[in-house]
Parts: sequence; C-alpha cells; structure tokens
Amino acid sequence: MDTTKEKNDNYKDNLLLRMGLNDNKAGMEGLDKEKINKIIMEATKGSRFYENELKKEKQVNQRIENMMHQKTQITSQQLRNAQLQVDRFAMEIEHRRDLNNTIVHVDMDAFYAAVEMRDTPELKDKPIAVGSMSMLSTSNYHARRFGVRAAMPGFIAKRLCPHLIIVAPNFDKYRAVSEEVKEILADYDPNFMAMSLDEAYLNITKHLQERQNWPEEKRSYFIKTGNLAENDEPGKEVNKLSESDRSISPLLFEDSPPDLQSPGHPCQVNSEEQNNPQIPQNSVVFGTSAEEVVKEIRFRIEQKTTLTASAGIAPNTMLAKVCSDKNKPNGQYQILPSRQAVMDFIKDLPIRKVSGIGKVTEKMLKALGIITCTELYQQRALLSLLFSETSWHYFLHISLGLGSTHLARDGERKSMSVERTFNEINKAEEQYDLCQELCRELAQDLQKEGLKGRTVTVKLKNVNFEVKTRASTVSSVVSTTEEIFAIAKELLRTEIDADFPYPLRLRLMGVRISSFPNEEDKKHQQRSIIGFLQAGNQAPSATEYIEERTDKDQFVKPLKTSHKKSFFDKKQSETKWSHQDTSKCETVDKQNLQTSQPFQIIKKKTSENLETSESSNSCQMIFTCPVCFREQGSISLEAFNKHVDACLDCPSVSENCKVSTCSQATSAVNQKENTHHSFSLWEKQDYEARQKNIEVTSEDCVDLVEPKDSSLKARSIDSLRRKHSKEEHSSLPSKSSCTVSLENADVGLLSRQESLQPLSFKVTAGQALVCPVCSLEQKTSDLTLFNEHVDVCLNKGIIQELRNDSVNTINEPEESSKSTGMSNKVQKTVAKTKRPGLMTKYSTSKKIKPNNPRHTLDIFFK
DNA sequence: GCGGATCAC
DNA sequence: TATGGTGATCCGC
Repeated sequence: MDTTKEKNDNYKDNLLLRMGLNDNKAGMEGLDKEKINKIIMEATKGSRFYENELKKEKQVNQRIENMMHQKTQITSQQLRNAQLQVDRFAMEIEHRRDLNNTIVHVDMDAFYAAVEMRDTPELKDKPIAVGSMSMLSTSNYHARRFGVRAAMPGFIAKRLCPHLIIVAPNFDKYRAVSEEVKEILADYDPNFMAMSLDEAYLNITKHLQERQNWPEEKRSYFIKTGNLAENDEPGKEVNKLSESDRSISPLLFEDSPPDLQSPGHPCQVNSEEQNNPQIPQNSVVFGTSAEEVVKEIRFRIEQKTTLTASAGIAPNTMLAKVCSDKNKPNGQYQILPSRQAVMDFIKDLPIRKVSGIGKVTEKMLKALGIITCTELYQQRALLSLLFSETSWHYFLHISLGLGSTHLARDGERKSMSVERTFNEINKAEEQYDLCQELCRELAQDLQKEGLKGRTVTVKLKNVNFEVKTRASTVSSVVSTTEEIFAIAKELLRTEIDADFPYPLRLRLMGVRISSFPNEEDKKHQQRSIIGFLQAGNQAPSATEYIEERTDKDQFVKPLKTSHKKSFFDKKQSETKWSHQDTSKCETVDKQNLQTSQPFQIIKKKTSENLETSESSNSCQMIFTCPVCFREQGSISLEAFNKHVDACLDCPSVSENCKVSTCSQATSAVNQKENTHHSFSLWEKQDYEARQKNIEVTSEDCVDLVEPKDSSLKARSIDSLRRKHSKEEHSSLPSKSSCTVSLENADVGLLSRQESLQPLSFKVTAGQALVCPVCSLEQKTSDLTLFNEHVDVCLNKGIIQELRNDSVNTINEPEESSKSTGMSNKVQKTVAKTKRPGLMTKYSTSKKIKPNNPRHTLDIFFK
C-alpha cells in the first residue's frame, strides 16, 4: 500500500491549497486538480474539523516564526563552531557507513482495495475505496484519479467521485492474505520485519550469499493458471497464467511500467532458460542478483495471491523504503551498494519522501529553504543550532543517505490503548459509562497479553476536535477493569468538574495504559517484596500494611480460596479486612473457590457482611515463600522476610524445594521428556504469540504442555490449576509452576520458528545453570538468558499471578454499563511505528573526536 | 512524570 | 450526517 503519509498529505494539501496555506503539488490525472480542491473545500469549509485544522496550522506557523526568530539571533561565530562540531559528527557516521547489507522493502499495492477487487470481479474496473463514509483506509488507482485517497472521509470521496464504491473493510481476509505473503518473505529472510499487513523489510544479504551457488532448478518457477492452487515452490508444476488473471494487474495499475507489469512473465525469462532443456517452457528462472531475488519475490507474491507488490532494494532501510515508492505500483527500484550510487539518489530527493519527515517537519525545513536532501546537508550547521540533537543527528543521517542496516527485533510493547469516536456525548453519566466500557476492553486486551501497567491515560476529544490527555501514574501495576476505571474515572471527573457547569461535549474518548514494568523493574519488584511488605509507617504489622494496600495491590485473599488442603488453614494470623467500595463479596468467594495461590497472604472473613465490615473484620494471615513455595506459617514478617531473602540469594535454593515446585501435569511432562532446557510456559506462550501475532488464550497454553493429551487440550490453564488445587496441595505454584520442558529438538524448532520475530535464544551445550525458582536445569551458558528465565519464574510465576488472581477475585466487575452503541469492532492496526532506527538511535551524545574535520566536508556533496 | 505534538500505517 | 485507531517518540515543562 502506498504510504499513508502521502495519501494524507495529498488530501490535506488539497484541503489547504486554496487557502494559500500549502502549495504542494499533487499531480492528479482523472479529475482536474482545481476541481478536486474546490470540492474538498466546499465539503470542508466551515466544519469544526476544518476550523481545528486552521487552528493547528496557525500553531505550526507560530512555531516556524519562533524558529526564524531564533535563527536571526545566531551569530556567525556560533555558526562556525556548529559547523565544526557537525562535521566531526558527519565524519564519524560517514566512517561507519555500511554498504554490505541488502535491505528490501516490500509494499503491497493498494492492498485492501486490491484484495477486494480480486475477490469481487465486478469491482475490477470501478473506482473503489475500503473504509466507511467517515474514513477511508485505501483506494484503488482508478479512484485516486478523482482525488480519492486514504485518510479521506468517505462522504467527501463520494463528492469527488460519485460512482465510488466504498467497501467495508474485511481485516480477517487481509490478515490471511498478509500471512500468505509473509510465508514467501520468510524464505528470503526468516527474520524479516513486518511493519503492517502490507509492508515489510527484509535483509536478504544472507540469502544472496547462499543463492550464488543455487542451481537453476532452485530458482525456477512455473507459471500458474487461473486457479489459486497453492504452488509457489520452485520447480513445481503450475500452469500458465490465464488471460483473465493477467488482466487483473494492468487494470489495477494502468500506468505500470510495461517491463514490470508482470514480474516473471515469460517475456522476462532468462536467456539461459531457453537453452536449458531441463527447464520447461512455461517457467521462469530468476537470477542470483538482488534485483532478481526481488523480482522473484514479487512474482511469487502475485502468483500466490494475484496481488502485486512494489519493492525497494538498498543498503539500508531508510533508502529501501524510499525506493519501494519509486516505481510503485507493481515495480521495483534498486540503489546499488556504492556510496556514489547512494549520493546520486539522495541528491535531489525531497526530504518529505523520507520516513519520519512528516508534514510539519517538512514545512519547518521548507521555511529554512530546505526541500531536498542536498539542501538538508548544506544547512546542517544551522539545523544543529535550531533543532534538538536527536533531530539534527537524524537529519544528518538522512542527508548522507545513512540508515539502519539491520532489522531490529520488535521490542517490548510500551503502551496499549482503546479509543472510540462517536456522536456527541455530553452527559456525565454516559461519559463515565463509556469510560468504563473502554476500560473493560482495555483490561481484556491487557489480559490477552498478560500485561499490567502503572500509568493510565484518558484521552478526550471534544466536538471541536480539540484533544486533551490526562494521565495518572500509580505506585503498583494495574490491569483489571475496576482498577483501570478507578483511575480513569478520577481523571475524567477532574475534567468534567473543571468545566462545570458546562458539560464536556465529547466526540472521542480513549484509555491508554503504559509504564509496563520491564525485566529490571520486575526483578526489583520481586527482590523488594520484603521492603514492599514492610512499607507503611514505622514497621507496621502485616495486617496494617495489607489493610492499606488492599485497593491497589490486592495482596489479600479471603481464606476460602484455598481452604481445602492449604497449609494456611492451619496457621492463621489475625488481620483486618478492608475493601473497595466497588468490591462484591459474593463474587470474591465464588472466585476464590476456583483459585489457589502459591504465595498468599490470606485473610479470613470473619464477618458475614463484608459491606459493613470495613476495617474491623479479623482476618488471618499466612505467608508462603514465593521462592521455595513453602508455607512459612504465622511467623513474624521479619522472619518471613529473612526467609525469602535467603531463598532469593541462595543459589542452592533448589535443593530445598525440589519436590514441590512443579504442578503435577508439568512434572509429568518433565519426567517424560527428561530434558535439560526449560521455558516458562508463559514465556513460551508469549513468545509464540509474538511470532504468530495472535492472541493467546490459556487454552493454547495447555496445548503447549501436553499436546497429545486431548483431555488436557481443551482445558485452560486456569481450569488446570483449579483441578490441581483440588487434587493437590493448594499451596503449589500455579502458573509459575507450569514449566514446559523441551527437548533440544524442540528448542531448535523454537529457534527456527523464531524467524518471524526472533528472540535471542541461544542454546549452547555445556555448563548447566539451575533455576532457583523452578529448580530446573537451564541448558544455557548465557547468563542473561538464564537471568531472564529466573525473572520470568519469579515474576510471572509468583507475584504477578498472585496479584492478578487476587485482583480478579476481589473486584469482580460491577453490573455492566449501558451499551454505548459503539460496539462495531475496529481493526486494531499492528502499528509498529518504529522508524527503522533513526530517531532514537542517535539520541545519545557522541564523544567528538578531536580530529580536524574541516577539509573533509567536500567529500559529501560537491 | 505529564501533556501536547508529530509521525507511521 | 459524516474527518479513525493504535502505538511510538520527542520536547518542554
């Protein structure tokens, strides 16, 4: 698909063109550009949306004005100094220029629209767009001639092109097609980086090396016929592409360059093929060059999906991305891996083409007379004085044609959010209901990924399109509907109160959660559990502490939870019970009957009526060590802490708790497999989820434990745990204990599967490390990995799950809020916004080498 | 840590 | 009638 950026801009350019606010060229064919602008303006002018656009525009202009003023203050001496510094840095990064990688950016052409056209032949020669009357995701090339673009509201598109057919998106279908494409991409780079359903980066350097020795058969493909037979393996029989099928692409892309309209079409077959009797007539042989590889990729994509892709080949991601746009649609472009080739390409390249330079940046730079990369380079000293270090480093990289040469693995998620646009809602009560509904959805999403965060942000957009965000960070992680809503509600309340007596007139509300603890945090959290428990004034008793923390941390569980055979039953200490106003004791008990915790501080409800027992109920508490899982009875907190400390610090802790660290099911697996390497079940689950990019349910989890046992298969890990809690000691660890053991072969499989989104799993023979938590030998010599494992065991297995369950147990959802009437599920875009390694990568200040750099300047641009 | 902005898709 | 949703990052407080 074309870059949204471009689509967006063209639309907004059109929007603003007649206002004299923007004079970019759009280059329309089908409909006169003036007409397009006129129609858009007529549909837009006077709207609240438009007024807000103007307002934002003014703000940008103000920014520019400030910048220009700042510029006038710069002395020539400052500029000279800046020049020196910048050029030193330029020399440094130039020195590190790496041309040894071949990066490919593959981009499906008008993806959603193309899928719809493929599947509905009637649409083939009509202008179509995918989306709704409110917003379009993409349009086909026919519609684009009328100025119909993505990120344009459908109702305006309809005015531009009355015959436009707007098709509702079908994301499941797009996902499926995307998977087909990804299967092909994986053949060339198992670690390829998918940016969305229709876009991906590949590093084919390794493939190219291997390919050099490949025989022709391995590079030949038969041309298939109209049926969509699965057949994209080299050398497999397929028939000729039928006329009707071949007609699809040209109709989609009328202006395709003829030589690229059908990659791999017989007209492109290598000459060697004709001379080789081994290769049948209706086949194509691809060469061994990068260009040939990419042709092959695009050929296979089209054969398999009947859809076309464009691609760019370059020594880094930044250039590859720009290249893929060059011969779009259905084309490709390569920048050869030489500095000269790169510089030639960069020379006149408008900076706006670069990923990361958006509308605003473009405008600001334009105010400085910068439009092309050459100009960007020429103004580098000035830029270093006007922009942040992060920014000017980024600019400098662009202007030298530098970018990421490796595809960074996906990092951990940083936030998760839900937001929704609706017709004006101005009644506070409805706003709260809506907020709760969003919190509920968010909590569900969080649960799917097993995440908890500390910061809750509420986003509000009023009917004038003015956006506000309000955030609150709490001291410990939250994840349930009630916890999130408790925070979000207050944020919302503050805003409602602030405008009183006027109502908030909202058109959008969103809830986001962030500040997920990283591994370090978790470790710290775990290790400081002792201090955690001691928090409060002057070493309070455990009971006092718990009472304080009940709302947030939910470290408390009514005793019924594990009354069956728990050690805890025997020794209970007195404590008080308090609960949040929203909690419902009935559900608490019901829930608790179904759960058991390895580590719990148990409170027994002594009053019949929880609602009235605030702060006065006696509860009894028992501690179980989170490390060795042994009940510590009603010992003092200090003694308990010491014990935990000792367990955490003692590497031979496993010696003390070999027997009971694993639940029955897992033990069985371990025995059966008799292995050396183990993963936390949940770790593996997370891992596989990342790979498949799917939601993982607890059912999946059980599959991992014992795939052959159908009786277990159908059960969730929770039910498994429940079962165990009944059959065994309830003090056994729950999820933490579900450690999957894998044969080395399995580990190998994992490593291979990792291809999609690699984890850094290294399995090396030799030195055995024993996890002090799960007692299982870790067959890795990588300390980091080992530590990660221990962290997972500690955190996910014990504290996290304890809290999770406690929380779920105590605050059972209140009665459902009214339906907001906005239940239409929107596709969650897999928005990976990482600019392949630029913006953030160079944010650290560099030590400048004290070499004289001045004379080297000329090497960059002449 | 917060809030507004920018950017990508 | 009607201008999206998700996620990341940066900057100035």
